[in-house]
Amino acid sequence: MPFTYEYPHPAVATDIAVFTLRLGALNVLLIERGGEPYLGAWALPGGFLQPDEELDQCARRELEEETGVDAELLVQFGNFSAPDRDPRERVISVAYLALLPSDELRLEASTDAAQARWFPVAALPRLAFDHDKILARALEVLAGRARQISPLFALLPPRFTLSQLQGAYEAVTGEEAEKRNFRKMVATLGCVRETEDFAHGAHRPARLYEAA
Amino acid sequence: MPFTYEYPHPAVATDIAVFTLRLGALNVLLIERGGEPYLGAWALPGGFLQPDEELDQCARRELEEETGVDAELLVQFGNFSAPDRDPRERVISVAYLALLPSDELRLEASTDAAQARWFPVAALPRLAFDHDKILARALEVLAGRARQISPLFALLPPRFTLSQLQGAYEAVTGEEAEKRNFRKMVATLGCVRETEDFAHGAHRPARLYEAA
DNA sequence: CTCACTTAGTGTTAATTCGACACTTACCAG
DNA sequence: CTGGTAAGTGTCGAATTAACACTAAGTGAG
Repeated sequence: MPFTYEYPHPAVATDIAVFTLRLGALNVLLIERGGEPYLGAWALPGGFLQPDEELDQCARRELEEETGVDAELLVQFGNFSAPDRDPRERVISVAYLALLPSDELRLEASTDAAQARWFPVAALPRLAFDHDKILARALEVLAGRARQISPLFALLPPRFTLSQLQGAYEAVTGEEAEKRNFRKMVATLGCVRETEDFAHGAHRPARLYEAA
Repeated sequence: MPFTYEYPHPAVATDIAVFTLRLGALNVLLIERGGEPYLGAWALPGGFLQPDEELDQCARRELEEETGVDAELLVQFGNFSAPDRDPRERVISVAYLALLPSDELRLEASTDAAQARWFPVAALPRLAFDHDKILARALEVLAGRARQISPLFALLPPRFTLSQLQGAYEAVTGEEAEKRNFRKMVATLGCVRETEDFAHGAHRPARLYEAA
């Protein structure tokens, strides 16, 4: 292999699958493309790597630019490198997973996206590029990580009830959990600390917890 | 974000941490660099992505070119993107994990490497670039995957004894396993099939197994 | 030839974990 | 004050895990 690299460099970009909970269901943030190719199609937010920034920074920056929020959990989970995945030029995409609390839903209009919208993962539109593959993989990774509970905190407000936590768990993994066993598991993991406060709703107030 | 990408593209390369077992210990394949930078230092094999090839192909090709072998397990496990990790120009490195059976040790001299050698992971030399970080991460990932047993087959010949399998497990995870419980686990997983043949050594012959 | 050595191979038991189950508590609303 | 609804808790059987010791079979030395 020659020492100098005589081949053209591909572009490198990050794509971010941003999830949140809305009405108890897992939603993903998509933007409507404002330019060719795939004009008008929905796509994951993301963008190109800039000089002197790391991939993690790029993902965080793009997410901030396109949605106005700073994600708590931002995890690299794979590369997508099919030579023809972008018709313009070769683009290597580094895929990230991000989670937002359900109440941080300020969607800022971004300059090159016609609009940004949440979609329930159970009812997705057709996606641009290979973003359907990226999203499918993101869901797998997310479900796997959710089993450690703590990643779910990023989907909830700073203080939350155990029922909320369980709801997040079920929405992400797609599996129902048994209430008492779920609480036992959380207690064993020791990842939450109980507070002195309660959430007052329509019925018996529920104790609020916070990340331990 | 503008639609056209006006920033310079980084180079994209794969680096491969190739592991094997030698004398029961986990070894990693390193090459001695034959050019600047890091002339004479040891480094992970790897090389640049070519046009029209996917990252997975690139890793497999580079490994074949530099070691003459085709790896059974080749897993992407992360990206390394520090802007100054290569002094020549910006290089995004996609890191791979590969496993070789211990008897496939034909190390071919590669054109740009002065030599290639196995090193026990317990006694590594100083490494070029950020390859120490890449290798540390590879070891973590490998230990995690080894718990499912089947990835270990790539470290063993096509037919192996259960003691060999246990030895591979212990070398990779760094934990000792209890013989009977280990065999019970393997049986429960159902990932091996027993053959009619035996390995004859200095003592009682051991039944040979193969991947199920 | 046989005996000592070494690795292969097997079963049982106690401890722990996991999963399923039903009832009481507390607040709100009418 | 009462009915409804979600919060919260304890027990028991099943399944899994971890710890334990001995027998089997071949080699090599004497």
